[in-house]
Amino acid sequence: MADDAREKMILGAVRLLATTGLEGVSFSTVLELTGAPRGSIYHHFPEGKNQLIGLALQRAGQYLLTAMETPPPKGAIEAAEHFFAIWRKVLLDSNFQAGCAVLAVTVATREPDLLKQARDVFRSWQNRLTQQLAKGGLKPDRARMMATTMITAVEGAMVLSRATRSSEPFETTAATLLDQIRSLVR
Amino acid sequence: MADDAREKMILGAVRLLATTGLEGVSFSTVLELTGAPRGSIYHHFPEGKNQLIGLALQRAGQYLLTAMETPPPKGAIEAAEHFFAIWRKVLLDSNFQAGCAVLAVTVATREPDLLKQARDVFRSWQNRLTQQLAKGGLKPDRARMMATTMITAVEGAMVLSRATRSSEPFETTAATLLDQIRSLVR
DNA sequence: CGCTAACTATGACGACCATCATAGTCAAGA
DNA sequence: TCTTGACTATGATGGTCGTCATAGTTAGCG
Repeated sequence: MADDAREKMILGAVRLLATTGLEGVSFSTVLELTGAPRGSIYHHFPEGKNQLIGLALQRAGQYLLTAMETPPPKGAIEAAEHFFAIWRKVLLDSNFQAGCAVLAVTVATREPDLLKQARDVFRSWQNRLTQQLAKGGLKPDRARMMATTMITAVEGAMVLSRATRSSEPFETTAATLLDQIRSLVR
Repeated sequence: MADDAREKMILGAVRLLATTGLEGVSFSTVLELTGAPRGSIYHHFPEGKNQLIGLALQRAGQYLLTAMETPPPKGAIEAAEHFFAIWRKVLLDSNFQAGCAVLAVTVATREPDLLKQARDVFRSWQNRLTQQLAKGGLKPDRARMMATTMITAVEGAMVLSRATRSSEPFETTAATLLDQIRSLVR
């Protein structure tokens, strides 16, 4: 149970980022959500809040990478559908309250450290999805284009679906992109 | 010069939302940015900060609607290119520091009032773009699909381009969607 | 001119924030 | 058993936030 509290706080920060944005993440709210002990904040995170946020970014990034590979998709269409399904689940499980933690940090901070970490997460997603699409049958340059567009579109779709409390923006976006991928595959 | 201070504060709030997110918008920062008089905050905005943010949302929404119609685009491709050009200018003029004020509020607040206003702004953009694309030659249901996807994708693309300080996500997204619109037009 | 309403200056309030210092607890190993 | 290091409790600090009350100023109109 050594790093138990620490771990809970990081996961709590991810959840809070996704639902309430950076503004909603304070040590108080994280502790309230997780029940972690107040006394050990600066034992686990000696560099303070930015360290916690940074770790939350990494955790969110790693989560998606892992989810994208379980199971590893075979074709390009399968990869795209799986990618959409992961984000659809975030939306539905939270009743349209949760979005992307990395996006939340990107639009709300000017700390170069955090921006750099957010950028790296986006890049890692972009690279992994490109690789999946290419392995799934798309030409390398097309794979990269589609990967980039899929990520930008899904990020925006999450925001609009939250704002409208409706699946429609998300599902429309997903369907439109799947159409385009099908036309590239055949 | 009656509502001069009020007007400056609303525009300042839009700028701050787009660059620093909701967290970065306080009366202090707005006053610092605009030079508006501190004493008249609650004269102009008796309902407090949320009123200011709400007005900033409306202003940002109206700004895009107006920009989309100047000049009124003829074809669907022209409409799309113009839409992308407006957002490209935001990105470049701010040196990749600015994004969308409405998105910033959506991901950072849980105030139902503000969420509702954000939703209405997104809807107004969606409706206007649908109308332009339909008038420009797309079938009505295709026009609505493409309008939705263009908005979600551009919103996400703005975020990724900010995070990576690069035009690449934005331009790739725009090019991909233009490709698809071309294939629908011919 | 004098009055009235619109506007502004100043400063205080309670709440919350991140941060940190000090002291306490507790379990594992020598 | 004693000790050491990891973990936690408590409370204080200085800062910023949104809000508001009070008083002062200004401008337009009778």
